[in-house]
Parts: sequence; structure tokens; C-alpha cells
Amino acid sequence: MLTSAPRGTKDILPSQTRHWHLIEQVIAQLCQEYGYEEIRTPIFEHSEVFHRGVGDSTDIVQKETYDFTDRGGRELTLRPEGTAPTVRALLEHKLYAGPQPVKVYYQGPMFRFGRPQKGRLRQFHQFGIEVFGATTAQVDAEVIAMAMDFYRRLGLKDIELLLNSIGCPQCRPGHREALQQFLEPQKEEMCQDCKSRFDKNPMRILDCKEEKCQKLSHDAPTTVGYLCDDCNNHFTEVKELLDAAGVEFTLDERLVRGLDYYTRTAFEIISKDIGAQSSIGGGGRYDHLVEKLGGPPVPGMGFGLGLERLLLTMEEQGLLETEKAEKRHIFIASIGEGTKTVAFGLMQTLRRQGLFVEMDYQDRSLKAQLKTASNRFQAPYVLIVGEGELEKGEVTLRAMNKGTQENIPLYEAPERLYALIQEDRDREKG
RNA sequence: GUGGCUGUGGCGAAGUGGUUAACGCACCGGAUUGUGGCUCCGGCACUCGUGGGUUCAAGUCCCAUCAGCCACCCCA
Repeated sequence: MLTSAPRGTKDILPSQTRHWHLIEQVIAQLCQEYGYEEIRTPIFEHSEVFHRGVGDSTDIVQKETYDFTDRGGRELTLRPEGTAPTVRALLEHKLYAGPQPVKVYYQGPMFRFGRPQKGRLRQFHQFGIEVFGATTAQVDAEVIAMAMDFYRRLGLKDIELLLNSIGCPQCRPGHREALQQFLEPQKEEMCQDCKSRFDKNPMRILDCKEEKCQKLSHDAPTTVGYLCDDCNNHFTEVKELLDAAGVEFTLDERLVRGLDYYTRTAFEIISKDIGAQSSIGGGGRYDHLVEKLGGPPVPGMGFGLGLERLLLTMEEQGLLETEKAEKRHIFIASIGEGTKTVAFGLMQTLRRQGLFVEMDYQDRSLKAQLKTASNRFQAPYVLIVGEGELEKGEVTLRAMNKGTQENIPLYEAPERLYALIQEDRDREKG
């Protein structure tokens, strides 16, 4: 269909862009305050970046990537997430060679091929941050706290932070084995998906949504119980730091994130107000991703927050301004030969003073012009430029809310209007 | 990728096989000659997502296709 955007994509129309601007401003401000600098990577990468980075066994790579071959025969993929590309850039430009930790943020479109539904698009936007080169719990806590701070600044209510630690390559095998042993006797009762997870990635059985699987795994060993000393200490410290910062969280031993590269801290933020796709953001530590992509052992930690889902939540919670933004201070109506030229000049003069001015562009009747001035633009003042007035070097200044009007010399108009609008502004400020 | 529901003008929405496709909002115009927000009047769908088919006759039935919504999987 020529006249509709591709499935799962959306035009962001003027009535929506203002909300995006708001979010983008908060992002820029927040990141500046927290010491993160923006990085902009291409929206597509060599497919390898995601296969090796995100992980071949993940759903994202197995069935959700937009892959294509370019005319030069290169295998490319539209980025499904922002971490792997950021790591790639880190390596390419050897950003890790400078002062550490490296703290960067990104904001932009991501692509995943899935069936669209509420809160799920094929092209969606994420705001994410990454910290490279530090393993301490303070980094984890800062990243998490920053995500919550972001939501707080936008006024979000009723969101929940879920927290877990999924261990490292040292402690995971132990857990895996214990889990398989525990589940083995009940293997036949699990759902199809979980049966296949049993060997591939048994950890994921823990957060299966099927009721019977939840029951079966209810008392199953969780990752937290098998953490090695280092991971355990790290996790404890993260929790202490969050407490110290006044960030509330819920421990969720079943939280297992879908990307292969996570280690230790994993977290997710959910909103109850936006339907089944309740996760509005998430992240975690990934201490081996950089190596996996061929770099030196540089640890990382970050988050990715979904902007459409954020907007959905804000809309649901009544946090978005719904007032139309077309308000103008002054509307210039014109009638008769040659008046448009004067009106146009006047409009530009007024605009140069910083006023919001609009005029009629279509030779409409005065009646129609006034209607537009009051209905559409809610202009408190209308300047009427007519042949009669012009002959005397005057224009009519009409105060719309009072319904009064007077003739004033044309040359005085800019000054008069500027003063009037200033007065109104002062009055609004109280 | 799987399932359910839906698809009529810019938006919302009637229409359940039969002459010219209700209505509301929005938009545009008019109610005597240059004056608004209220009221009144008028205009605005050669056409019912698209393509086939059934029928004397289809927006109304059937099939396909595309899209939207919701859910599953998974995730933002």
C-alpha cells in the first residue's frame, strides 16, 4: 500500500513530536548532569555484530532481525538494540584507551521484526547508556538509579524496579546443573518451549509465563542461591547502594534477561498501565561482551529504555499536555488591494520582536479571518489592515477578548503590540 | 512466527442483500455591502482497505490479500 507506512512503523505527527521533544530534552539534561556524552552509531551494522554480540541463541537474533545484503554483497542488519553497536564503536575507535570509565548515551530508532501489538513496533526508539571499564557496584547502582531518575523527572507513577543477579561464568554452571537436576523428574510436564530450554538455557525456564511451568519451578534453585563470593558481594553492595540512594526495588529471583551477554546485575522496569508489554526498560551488566566482540577484557553496564512505551505510560497517566500548540499572540487580517503586502511586512517586523504572529494567506473574507484568529489561533489581538485605514496610514487594532478596537498609526503598531503582549505575559506570571 | 477481533468521508460512528451510503465532531462557505467565538442554513464518501467470486442485485455473503488492534512467544 503506497499510502500507508510499512507494518509496525509509525509516523510521528506534529501533535506527537512535541512530546518527543520533551523527552529528548530531559534525556539531554539528565545525561549532562550524570556525565554521559552522546554517541551516534549507524542504524545498521555488519550482521556479525549482533550475532556475536547479542547472541545467536536469543530470540532477537533468531527471528527478529532485519537482515539484508547490500549491493556490495555485505551481510548487514538493522540494529535491534544499542549496546552491541556501541561496543563495536568503542573497539573501532579504541575509546577504552582513554580515561575510564567511558560513559556514553544514545537515543534513536531500533528495529525488530515481530508482530506489532500494543507497545510493540518494528521500528521503535530507545534511550540507552553504557559504562565501560569499571566493575564496581557503584556503576551498577548509578545506572539503575539514573533510569529511575529519568522516569521520576517525567512524573511517572506506579512503576516497579525488578532486580536480580544472574551470576558470572564462574557460578552459572553450578546453578545450571542444580536446576537441571531439580527439574529433570518433571521434565515431561513442562510446556514445549521449556522442554527445549531445558538443555539450551534452563535458566529461562524460571521466567516462563506458563502456569504449570511456574508451579514446577516454584521451588527450583535460583541464580542468587548459587552466586560465587565475588558475585554475591557485588550484588549485596548494589542493593546497599540503591538503598542509600533511596531507590526502591523488588528482588525478583526469576528475572532473567533475554540477551546472552548479561552477567551479574540484571534489572527491568515495568509499568502496569500499558498492557501485556509491560517492560518499559531494562538493563544489566555485561562483563564479557567486549571480549566476545574481539576486544580486550573491558567490563560494561548499561540500560535501554523504550521510548514509545514510556510515552504510552505517560499518556495513560495523564502526563502529556493535550492543549493544541497553535496559539498566536497576533493575527493580521487584511482586506483589499495591496493590503497583503503591508500585512506581510508588518508580520515580519512583529516576528523579529519575538512575537508569535500569523496572517491570512488565502484572500478570505474578513469574517473568516476573524473566525480563524479566535477559533484556531486564540489570538488576543488582531490587526486589521484595510484599504481605508492604509490611506490614512493607520491600521485597526482589535482586542479580541474585550471586543474593542481602535485605529492606530501603522508605524506605532509594533511598539504597541509588543507592550500589550508584555503586559499580558506579566499578568500571567502574576 | 501463532491465534482472536476489526477495516465505511480528516476523526468518531449508523448501516444485519435491493432505489440518490444516516448522524456527530472537525473543516469550508453563507445569514445584504470590512468584524470572531453562540445560533441558523448550506457544502464536504461517483463510494464502503485492496483484489477476486457468489447473486438479477453486495458496504452488507464467500475467498484471498494488505493493514490495524489485542493476546501468545519474546522483549523496548
